[in-house]
Amino acid sequence: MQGAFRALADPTRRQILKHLSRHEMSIGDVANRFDITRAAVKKHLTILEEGRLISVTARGRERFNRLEPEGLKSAADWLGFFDRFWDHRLDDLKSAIENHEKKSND
Amino acid sequence: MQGAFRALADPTRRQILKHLSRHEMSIGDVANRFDITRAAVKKHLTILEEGRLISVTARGRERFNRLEPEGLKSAADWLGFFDRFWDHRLDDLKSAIENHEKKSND
DNA sequence: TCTATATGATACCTTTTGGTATTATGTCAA
DNA sequence: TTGACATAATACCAAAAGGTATCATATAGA
Repeated sequence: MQGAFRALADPTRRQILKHLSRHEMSIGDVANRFDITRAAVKKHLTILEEGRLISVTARGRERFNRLEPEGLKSAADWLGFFDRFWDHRLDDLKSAIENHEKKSND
Repeated sequence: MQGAFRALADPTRRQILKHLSRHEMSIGDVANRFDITRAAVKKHLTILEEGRLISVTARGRERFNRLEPEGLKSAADWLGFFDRFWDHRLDDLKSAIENHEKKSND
């Protein structure tokens, strides 16, 4: 849980997840898509792994990083606790629109 | 988006959100529930506000912090992109169980 | 008005984070 | 075996995070 949110806090790591959602990639593959060094990418991948957002499999001299949605799911579940709050808010918005349809651009 | 995930990365801030989900609270109210100084709590609340997870309203000499689920929703929406991955994974798990029910503890 | 209280604003400290550069290790392929 | 390549491991650096202590400001209430 903590590891997952920690991993998600960095925009580069979130981008990496989007890339990995298409297909698994080696560290070099990932690094080619960013302007940072392979070493920095490796650190990000380690943090993603600690957060259980990816899993890593060695194959020959390469290590393939694959999406492992377990951590993503735990984060989504945590956020799910608050669903009711924005549901209510959407209801409020809806009735506000219905009650004030006469108003124009404001 | 970025602000939301940054705000969610810290466990104290996530706890604060849970508290605020019950009712709005002043800074002092929040601080009484943690072992850190009011100044530290104030910093957390500022970061939560920057991530649009709370809104603050001054009333007299107090400032009331209220849940503002907009940022939570944007984070949940981002995670929603990956729904299909853990759905598929659950399917995989299900068929794996069905196909290998004979196996015991492994 | 005077005082206690709730908060704001700084300054400062330590640890973590995101990054680089460098060196070492393991593996593929000629 | 040897050279090229993919990654690992370290050491190091600057900036951000999370925290404290301190002082200033504003307001509720006697």
